[in-house]
Amino acid sequence: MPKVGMPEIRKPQLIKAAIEAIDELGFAGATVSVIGKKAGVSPAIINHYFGGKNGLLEETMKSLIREFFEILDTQLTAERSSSCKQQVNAIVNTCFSQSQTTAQAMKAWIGFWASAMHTENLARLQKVYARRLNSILVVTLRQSFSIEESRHIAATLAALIDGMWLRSCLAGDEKHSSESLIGEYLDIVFRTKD
Amino acid sequence: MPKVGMPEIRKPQLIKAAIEAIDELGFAGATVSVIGKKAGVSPAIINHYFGGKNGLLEETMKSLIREFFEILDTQLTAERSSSCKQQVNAIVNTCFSQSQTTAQAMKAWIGFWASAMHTENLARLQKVYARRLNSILVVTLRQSFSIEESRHIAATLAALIDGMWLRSCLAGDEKHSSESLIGEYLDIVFRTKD
Amino acid sequence: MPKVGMPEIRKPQLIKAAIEAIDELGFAGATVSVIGKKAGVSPAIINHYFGGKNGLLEETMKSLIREFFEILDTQLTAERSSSCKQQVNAIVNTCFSQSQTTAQAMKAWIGFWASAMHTENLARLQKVYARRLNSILVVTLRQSFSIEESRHIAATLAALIDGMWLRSCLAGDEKHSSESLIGEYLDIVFRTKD
Amino acid sequence: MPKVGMPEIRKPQLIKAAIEAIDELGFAGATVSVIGKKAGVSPAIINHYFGGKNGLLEETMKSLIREFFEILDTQLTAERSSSCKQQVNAIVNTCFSQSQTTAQAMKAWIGFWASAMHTENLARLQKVYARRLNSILVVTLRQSFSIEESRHIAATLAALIDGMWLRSCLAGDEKHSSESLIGEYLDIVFRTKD
DNA sequence: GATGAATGAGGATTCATTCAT
DNA sequence: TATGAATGAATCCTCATTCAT
Repeated sequence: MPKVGMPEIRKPQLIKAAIEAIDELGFAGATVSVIGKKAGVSPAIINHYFGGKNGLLEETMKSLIREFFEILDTQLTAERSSSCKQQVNAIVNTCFSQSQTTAQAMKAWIGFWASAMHTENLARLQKVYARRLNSILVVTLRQSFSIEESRHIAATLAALIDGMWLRSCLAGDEKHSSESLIGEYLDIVFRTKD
Repeated sequence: MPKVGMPEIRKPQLIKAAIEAIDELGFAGATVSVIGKKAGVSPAIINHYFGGKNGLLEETMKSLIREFFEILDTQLTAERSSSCKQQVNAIVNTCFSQSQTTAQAMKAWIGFWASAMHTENLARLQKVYARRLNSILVVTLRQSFSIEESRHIAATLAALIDGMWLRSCLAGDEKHSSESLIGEYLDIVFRTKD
Repeated sequence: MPKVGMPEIRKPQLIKAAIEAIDELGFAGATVSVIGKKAGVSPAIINHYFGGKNGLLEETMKSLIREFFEILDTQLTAERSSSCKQQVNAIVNTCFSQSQTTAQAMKAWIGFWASAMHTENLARLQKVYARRLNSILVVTLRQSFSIEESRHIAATLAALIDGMWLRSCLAGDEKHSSESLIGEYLDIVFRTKD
Repeated sequence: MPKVGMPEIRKPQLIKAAIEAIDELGFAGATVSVIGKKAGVSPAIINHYFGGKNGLLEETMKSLIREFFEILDTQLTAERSSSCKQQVNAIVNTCFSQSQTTAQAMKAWIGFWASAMHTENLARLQKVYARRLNSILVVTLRQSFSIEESRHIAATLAALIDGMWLRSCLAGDEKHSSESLIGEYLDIVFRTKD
């Protein structure tokens, strides 16, 4: 009998190492060698578990997206009985929640974005993420806005979130300023409604 | 006997080729070989004129930024006597002006963004761009807003522009929708002011 | 408690898989992984039973040779009371007997030939095969020819058989044409004798 | 201006190195590293000139075939006014002409044979060779035999040549014995005709 | 006996760069 | 100035093998 249960250990371990590598060295620097070293295993094992570097990268992005929506769902559930505005704010806050993991993840995410433009599979994942976030925003906004308004605000919010992420990563901007700026946008949006 | 004036011919030629390559194949695919082929010259010449691939990339980003602000200045000059809101709108429109060149440039720019996070020189250039755009926005907004309001709106607008760019590149979104969404934001910002 | 009699099950199973793999993918493509998959077992087991890939290959070639001579002996025994010419014909026919197994085996054999030139052990096996076939041919021919004639005809026949095999494998030639061509050769050889 | 005329130097140099490598180490042992070392150049240059290892191997086989038929043509031209039998003998002799190059080439050829069974491009080349040799043999034999007889003898001769080659390579057999055995075959074939 | 996990050595190939011309 | 030749470093990947279970 072989060692059992290793995939459940190795796969997340390698995904974590991949995120760290992309965070620290960028997409270009995240070689199988580096990732393997970070995970403390042989680079060859990436092929064993993911069928190649691309497989690992895809799984990594999937993992990032999955985790994002899991946190988002948790937050939204907690705010189920809150006002529409509070719920939207909860979504925004989730995007900028300050865990170390999230900071890393954001940087890695940008790498995936740039890469997604020229990589079929990553582009697909990117679209799934975008649509799902949009859908959640629209549904939430519908409590207070018309369908058309909801769509516009959702699209604007999504762009705002992405843009703030981008600036955070590039400038090392304080994330709380991102949140408060988006907060201001929401303030006037909700105020104007009345 | 060296041909005189060659740098003035070759450099823009190679920069153009680099932008095209990044647009089409992404940062990873933009090898000196590809760029050389696109420019119709030997890849070796990149070292001659730019001291290496990185030199070319830096100059390319500089060129992108320079061109961006040149167009912006022209537009702003043309709108010198317009209202504050019209001027801000002019800035936004410039960002999404529909030339083929701009579409390419946007995509290349995203590549630079991702790369800038791990490349000193590119990061510096990126910051220069960000500060200058911010400064222009703040100055323009000051005609109608307090200094603090101006700063907040400028930061929000910049993030919105970046975010919309990103989504355009990733989703092939219609650029005009980006403009109109930002237009809506400006509408409520200027309306609220009163 | 080890299962008893497993070697007798596993070894032929793996040898069969090796022959199939070489037939389908060539020597280069016959990796332990492929062979293991074909046999429906873990590649690691090859080391267990054969001490390594080379061990399996040697055993496979031995098996091929052993089987060849077993069939040959059977045929010759059946033709014991036939004429010399009929006996030689029986040998030739055995070489081209049309079973699926034989077709595979022939192709695998060619792979071994090429490999044998640079692998001590395989070369040894190859020589054993060549000598034994030669010996059988000479003994058979001696009923009708002088020792020297027998040797020459045997060498010619052996080359003819190998050459026809080769062409069959390469060109997908019809095997019956090989047999009839060798038949024609035998016709004139036996006719000339008189 | 770059160094000029290098392809004409490097290509044959690398082809020669490939033949040597296959001769000495077999197809499996003929890695780009070994070939590069033998040629005294960087392995990377194989891609420069042949677009990859496969490109080199194909060119090598082409070169082997081309050279074979060049020699054959020369020999046949020299024997233009000889008898049919002498011409056929000239063809056979060419196949076994004793130059060092030819000895190497034969061994490499066997490697190509085995490889050709599973490599599209090599198989194509192999077929071209087989057809052309067959055609030459048939044309030559037609001077003395019917079309049908010519075809049969040609096929038999070709198989005989291949088979003898094979045995030579494997057993280090003396090539002159190959020639004399084929000579004996020709003797009886031409004798029987009358 | 049998497995999947894990690895190290080695494979072809790509790439930015240097160099002689 | 401009080139193709040439290279060394580095990339991903494959493979045969070993090992703990």
